[in-house]
Amino acid sequence: MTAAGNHQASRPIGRRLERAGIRDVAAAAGVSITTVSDALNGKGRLPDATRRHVREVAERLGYRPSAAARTLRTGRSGLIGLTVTTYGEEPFTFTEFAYFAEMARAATSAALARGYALVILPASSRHDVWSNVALDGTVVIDPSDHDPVVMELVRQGVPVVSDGRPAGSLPVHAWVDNDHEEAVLGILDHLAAAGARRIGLLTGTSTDTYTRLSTTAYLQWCERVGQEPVYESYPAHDPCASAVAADRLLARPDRPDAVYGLFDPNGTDLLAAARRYGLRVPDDLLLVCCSESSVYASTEPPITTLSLKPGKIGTAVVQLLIDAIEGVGATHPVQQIMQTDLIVRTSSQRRTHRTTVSPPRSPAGG
Amino acid sequence: MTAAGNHQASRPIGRRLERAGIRDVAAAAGVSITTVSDALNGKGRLPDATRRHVREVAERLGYRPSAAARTLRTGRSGLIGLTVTTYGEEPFTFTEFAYFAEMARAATSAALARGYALVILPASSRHDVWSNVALDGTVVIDPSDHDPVVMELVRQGVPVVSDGRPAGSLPVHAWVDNDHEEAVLGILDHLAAAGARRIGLLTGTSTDTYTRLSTTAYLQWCERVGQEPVYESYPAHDPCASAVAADRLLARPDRPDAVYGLFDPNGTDLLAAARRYGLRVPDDLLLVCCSESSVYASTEPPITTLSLKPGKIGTAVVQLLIDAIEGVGATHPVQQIMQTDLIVRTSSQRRTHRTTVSPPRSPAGG
DNA sequence: TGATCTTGCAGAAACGTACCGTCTGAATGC
DNA sequence: GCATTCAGACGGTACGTTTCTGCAAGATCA
Repeated sequence: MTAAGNHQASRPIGRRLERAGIRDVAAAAGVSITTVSDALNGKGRLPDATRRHVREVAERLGYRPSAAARTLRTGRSGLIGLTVTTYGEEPFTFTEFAYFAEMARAATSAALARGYALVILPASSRHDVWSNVALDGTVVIDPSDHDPVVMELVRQGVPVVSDGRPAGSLPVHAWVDNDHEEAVLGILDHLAAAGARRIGLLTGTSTDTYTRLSTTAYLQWCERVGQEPVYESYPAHDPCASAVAADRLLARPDRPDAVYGLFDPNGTDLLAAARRYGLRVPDDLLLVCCSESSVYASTEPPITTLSLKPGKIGTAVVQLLIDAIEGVGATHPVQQIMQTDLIVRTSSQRRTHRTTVSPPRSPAGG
Repeated sequence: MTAAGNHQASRPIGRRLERAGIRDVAAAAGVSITTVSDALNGKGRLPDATRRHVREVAERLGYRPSAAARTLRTGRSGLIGLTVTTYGEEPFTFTEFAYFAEMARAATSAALARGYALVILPASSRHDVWSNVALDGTVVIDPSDHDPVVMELVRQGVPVVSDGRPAGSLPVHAWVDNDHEEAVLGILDHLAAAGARRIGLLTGTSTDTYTRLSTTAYLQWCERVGQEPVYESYPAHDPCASAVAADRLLARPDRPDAVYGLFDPNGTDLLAAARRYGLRVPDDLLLVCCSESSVYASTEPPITTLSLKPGKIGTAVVQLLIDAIEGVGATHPVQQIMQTDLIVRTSSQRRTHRTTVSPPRSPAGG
């Protein structure tokens, strides 16, 4: 009670000792608030002299516009959310680490280049955090069917773009994804061309779109070429389970002579398992895994990897989102398919020299 | 004057078709704005019945408080920045990838648990982005001496906590770091105990604190034990340079019989280089590198790594920052040293069995 | 019964900005 | 000399909250 009274009484001076407001700048420059606002934001009709003068005074006073006030007034915060799926309280899994890191890096860059900043918000966050931050739009990674967070955002009119084809009929404004089926078929063909007779798959037990599409493509391929499917599933979010599953796959009586692993750690784990069973790579076992990690360039032998190009996806997703925010883009959903990249290394190189490759005709001469 | 009149006259209906505001809730619930605010925020003196009623009406109208307005009023945004150093336009380097990803993950988690969200803001961002987001505080990773961003933040009264001992006398509120010197000395002793005669170092050319302290510690150790230093430096932010430097180190006439690599990719690159020179690990060459990557558990052979525990650091940094924001902590700078973790694997295990280790006396019995 | 406390709620003042609409004086056109 | 135009600047309001303060009406007490 007295506190407030004292407060007011003891402040006959300026309204703030702390920071200079736009009012202070206006007073110091001898112009109106409007003029200051216009001068600093490059709007209105002002002679350069005035503009310069105001800017100089603002600089001298160390004036920084209040982001909160601006956001309130304009309805734009300059923030976009990056929503990651969570497993057991922890944001993004170990498996998705390299993918996510690269994707986030690219997204951050792209957002920044257009004047936006990125906020990381796990999908399972406490609701109060979500509603406590003013988002101009959100990127959602791999949204699950009827994702409540996405539904709520859309209801509020916040643009949403997803990385990964949205399951069901989630009302996102746009999405970007790889053509996972084509990628898997390409790899299987590549392995078959390298001499594989029985190709195995290391896959996950979860039902996200990536896992589902990839597995289905594998099964289809098997059916087409008349091979019995050989695969092991494991909970991809468990960092230890990969090694166990890799071991199990190579321990089977119908052991495959080539394996494609859907997740990042599968490469090293398969390699370790192969070693335990005395299998040489690529002589006894061809290996490919989906990974963004560069370590596979230096393993013994180097392992062929499929890159999903998370950097390109992150950039594309942010561009689409900002277009939607700024009303540039189309009015109905946009989908964009990104190329994957198969980096062929020793682990999947043709080992049977049955087909005579003429040695003189090396790569490209030059 | 007429404008205002027209304005008011031509809007006899609601003020907004879009979102329900606190006013709408108040009207619908038949109470005042104050009561709504108090009811939803658990403040004031209200009977439970009123509170429930208001909450129910708010829910029914799909009311979401405006984060911007709340921020403007309270001066709290619930946002904390995570500033990363940049190299050539790109946020954080390849080298720091695993470290940063883990640190960011932990920081995100910790922030969230206390009701804050994290904004990623590269240090070299355009200034307008920085001033466009209202931050309650900022975490700075490895701030350079007299970092302009940090100086500006401090000037504005925004709490700053740094990961990594701040260079010079940067006025941060707190910092967290490993004891890099001790870590390096520990590793060198470990290698020496494993029979190393000449230990080499793979280090960086940049002048950040980590590199500097580690290198100095190495040189000191060499002087103490009377070994001639054997090291190669390379620009750590260049993803390709590591391999070249590793090769150079092992190509030297005074080739070391043990190497410690300060950066993440050094392990695989040293391994590859060793292979090229026909050196067996650990028989001919002992290897340790600083890395957060789990791939070193599955290389051939598995490589001993030093973990800086980025997760713990991320958590600690955020805790300190939020304490500072909420005025919980001490008034003067706090520093906190985090333990590092040496994960001993085959690559640095004693290879000469000159010292007879009694096999029965295994680790700790049980 | 009158004085004092407590409860339950409402009014209204900020918070700091952006922008719409308006005003002024000078230059221009006839 | 008067009407017209326009550059240059400004007043005022709204954005949607939180919170300080005030005020009735009932409860408690001497």
